[in-house]
Amino acid sequence: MIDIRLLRDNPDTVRASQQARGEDPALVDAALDADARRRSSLAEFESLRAEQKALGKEVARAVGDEKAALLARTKKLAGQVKEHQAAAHEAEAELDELLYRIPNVIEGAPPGSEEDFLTLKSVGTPRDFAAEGFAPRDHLDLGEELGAIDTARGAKVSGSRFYFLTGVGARLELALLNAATDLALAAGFTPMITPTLVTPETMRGTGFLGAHADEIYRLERDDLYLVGTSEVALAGYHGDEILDLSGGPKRYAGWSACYRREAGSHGKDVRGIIRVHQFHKVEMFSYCSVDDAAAEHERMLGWEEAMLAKVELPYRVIDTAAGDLGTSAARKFDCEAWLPSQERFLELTSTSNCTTFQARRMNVRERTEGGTRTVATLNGTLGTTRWIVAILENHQQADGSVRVPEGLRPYLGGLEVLEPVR
RNA sequence: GGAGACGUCGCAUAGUCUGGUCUAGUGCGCCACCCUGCUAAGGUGGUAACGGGGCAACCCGUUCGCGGGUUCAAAUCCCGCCGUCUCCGCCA
Repeated sequence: MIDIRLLRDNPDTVRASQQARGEDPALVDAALDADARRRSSLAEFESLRAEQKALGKEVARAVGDEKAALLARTKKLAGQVKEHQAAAHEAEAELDELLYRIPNVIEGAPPGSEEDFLTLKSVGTPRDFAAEGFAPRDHLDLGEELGAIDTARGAKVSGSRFYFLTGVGARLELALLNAATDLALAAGFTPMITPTLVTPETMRGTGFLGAHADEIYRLERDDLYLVGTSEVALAGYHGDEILDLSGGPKRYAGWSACYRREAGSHGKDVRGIIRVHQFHKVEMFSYCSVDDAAAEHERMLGWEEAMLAKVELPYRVIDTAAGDLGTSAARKFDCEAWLPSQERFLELTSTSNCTTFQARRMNVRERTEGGTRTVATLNGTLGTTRWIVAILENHQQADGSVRVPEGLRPYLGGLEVLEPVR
């Protein structure tokens, strides 16, 4: 939820943000209007209520005829109070409804839609397989030969977009996620294993139930949602709390299964494990002061790049365009690794600065000298199952074996090469 | 799944039976000042959040798990929900 004060004081900023995202700027004026109505009806209710309370005290003291007369007055007043209270309630609900539909105000993101991103930098050089004398194979080919990935049985057991990681594939994922956790630990994050089923309130608070609600699995019988990322649980972790951030940001590294319906992606990335319904992820999450948020965002990007360096992948960093931002994000950087089999970049990490948007919904504040204020939240990817795709493809060798990047070897018992099993 | 107990301003607790003096008391913690020659003790005062109004001092309202209801008036009475704990049952 955006700050109502920003809306009042700088409506143009919010209108411009809506415009850049390709959203409706008229929402801003509707919200301003609802806010004015809310305030005036609230003022009416409150003055009536004050009168009622004052009279109530007199009633308690009065006796006999005097009391009867007072009761007659207050009885009438009670009806009016109730009416105005209902009106104030309604005006507030209207405002809330409008405010919930306004996504976060962008902060530095380039305007436009998905293809309007800016490339901030490119790191590493994709291998020249032609020069090496062989055509790169895709991750599923490689994975099947290594006995690492089994999508056929995944489909048999659970349907399309499910898979088994088997043998060395399972070990590779554990190695990757353990390496990510260790990196987070070294950076001062507290490792967390989080719930993957959350209440509607938690899901709504993180901004995932808006435009992209289709993406989310819901358990009707229990009124719970399956999370698409541990960000959801970690954003709810300090809900309704007032934090002490005087010692710097509170940083958590969540390890969880993630679930996505992939409702709008029919026919896209259908082969292999690029786009699946269930995967694992280590996610960074940070609660920090608003003033520190942009710097924290850069730091998160830095840790992501450190992780990419560990697995020796060529990648580029993009500044996501406003129209491609999530509801909660004010700015988002993605790291995309090169995918030799498709000769394109594939998103491996994504870090968002949600400024105070999520925290306002979840009611997370910090204590400052001047009182309390809403904190900023940020999140970023440190490792996912999808990374296996890029690792297999980029480190494949002519004979179908795959070189293990040095940063992962300690997590695989020193294993240097994954060998085909058939 | 069944039964019971509980949910109060950072923590602990009083208040609920018997609705109004609760503007929610007290202790601990914390902050400021005072006293005191010393890593102590004591004294005084202060110490929730949110919203609205005001240049401001300040004023008003809301919040006693959440949501309804009864009433002139609800922490207190009634209903529903959520959560915690204990016991029982069932399952892993």
